Amino acid sequence: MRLSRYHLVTLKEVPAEAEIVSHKLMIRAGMIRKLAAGIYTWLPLGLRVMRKVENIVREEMDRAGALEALASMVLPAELWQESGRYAKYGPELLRLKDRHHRDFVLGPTHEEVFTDLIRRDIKSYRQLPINLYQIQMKFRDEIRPRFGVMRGREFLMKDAYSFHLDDADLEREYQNMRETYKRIFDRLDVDYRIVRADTGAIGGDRSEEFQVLAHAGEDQLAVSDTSDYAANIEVAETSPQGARGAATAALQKVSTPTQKTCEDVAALLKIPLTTTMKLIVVKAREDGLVALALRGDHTLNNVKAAKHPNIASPLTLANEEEIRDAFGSEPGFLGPIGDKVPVIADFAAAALSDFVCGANETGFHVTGANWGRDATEPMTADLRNAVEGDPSPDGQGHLRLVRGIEVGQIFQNGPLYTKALGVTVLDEAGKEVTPTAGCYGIGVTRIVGAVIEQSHDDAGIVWPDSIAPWRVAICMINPKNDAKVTAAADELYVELQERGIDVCLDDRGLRPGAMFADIELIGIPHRVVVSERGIAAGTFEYRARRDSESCNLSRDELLTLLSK
RNA sequence: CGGGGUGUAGCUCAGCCUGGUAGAGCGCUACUUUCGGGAGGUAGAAGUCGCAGGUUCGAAUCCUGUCACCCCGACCA
Repeated sequence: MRLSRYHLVTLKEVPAEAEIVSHKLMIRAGMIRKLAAGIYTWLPLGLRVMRKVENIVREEMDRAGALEALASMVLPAELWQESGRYAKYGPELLRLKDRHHRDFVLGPTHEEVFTDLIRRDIKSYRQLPINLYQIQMKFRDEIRPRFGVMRGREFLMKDAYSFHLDDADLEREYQNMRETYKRIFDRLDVDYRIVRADTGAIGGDRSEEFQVLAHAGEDQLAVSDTSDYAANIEVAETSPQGARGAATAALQKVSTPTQKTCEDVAALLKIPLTTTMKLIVVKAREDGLVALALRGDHTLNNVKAAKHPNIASPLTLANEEEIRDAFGSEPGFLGPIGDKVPVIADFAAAALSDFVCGANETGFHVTGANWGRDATEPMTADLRNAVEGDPSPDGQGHLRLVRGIEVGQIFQNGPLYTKALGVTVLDEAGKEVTPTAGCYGIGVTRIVGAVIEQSHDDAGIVWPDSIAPWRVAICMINPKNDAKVTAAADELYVELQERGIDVCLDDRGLRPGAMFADIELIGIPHRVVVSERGIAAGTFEYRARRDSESCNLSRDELLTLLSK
């Protein structure tokens, strides 16, 4: 590509709309422009990168034996009603009506569509297994879009759906996809971890996420410092630690007129936060309320709580009125003493003795509280988020918390959707059976942001060769002064193209400073400078994007280096 | 959904408190001198000051409403 004829629109100034590095750089480099909150136009430069990611994903999916298809983005509501997700998916599902007032949705994911396809077309076990995938725009009406393409409302996703006669074959394909994803992320040259994950809105039995490690990541990951244990904090288990101490203190009421949080109470009483307890009141699975007891320094894990058989799913907090009716106190002064509602204690909260908690009376807490004596022995469960230093659930080492950007997730859904949509095939014995299924997603647009988040410097983006808009840039110095410069640059440009090297020629006639700044900002991995000086010496000046110094190479040396 | 903030030229912003019909830098156009790390000069184009009401002789500026965008929160402790 000759850049004089390309739409390269770089910005010197940092856009006001952007917060994180990748978002700022994508706008400054002229890759994307915002059209509305969470909705972007991809400019030619950005699309070039996105297509390269897409093609790596496509090549590896094809190699793994999956078959590419393409579904509509607008989906009839009936399918979603049939699976039950029309009601369950919530406001993230953008609903619309056509001119006949029929209900439609914009597809946020396509389990229903592909399960329906299988229901219609697959009749025999001989047609299984099958793995269909598509690379297509998804729309999720996110509660708060942010970080540019990292949490946009519209985004490009590769989603695959596999169908099998039995669980063993599903497991085989799940492993096949896991290996395929590893190849994809290895080719993308990113630092990632595979972590255990919750199945969330997709549902099913087993799931893992592929997380690119980055400070700007929205997900917290718990990883062992000695083993390969890694899990999204949503599912990282915590276990009982040590035996509870004996009750030594008497129950005593203390005045805490304005201290509603454990932090405030601990500060007022000058005690460690770890000796305090808080109650979070939520709706029970059946009628009524249930109180969740946590140590003051711990936080509730919504995902774990919502899975508890006694707790409503999705997790629903009690409102202030319900709390006043049940406890006779304002929120902020609640405790398990007096057994106002059934209590489920997190393991760590259940292990406390002589603890401090609310007195169930507005303006008061109690000290010296003890389970068994002042409150009924609670049911216990793992309810909290793991914290730095917790023992690793696999028994090896301790947990560290790191941040990640979720770029892929693989699921074993089992018969969840095939059963809901009534899919059956005839097996070898001529008997009707329900196939089991898996699904596998990759966020193509998010990968673009995640790579930049992990690979940039003060001058701009540093692309890996695999997805750079061009691998090589040829820069001409003062071509107007010497026709030989243009001739030599053109000659090299043609030679590289003939060798199949993805190259751009910066023939815009900019002054060197401005030209170099642009080429660095858009992150081209290899730069070759053609100048009068070099022509006189018979060399080309080469510099890798990651290097701080350039070197002079002969034509042969340069071609050898770039042909690797 | 709750809280906070911002809407003025393509971009980044000043002007608003204290009302008197619009500014800077960057970018863009032309000419010119420059020409190896975002050049200098000269001339120029470009804004219904988010939108709608209101107050006023007069509104970017004050008041009301509304829309959009950004940030924080949405875990009662």
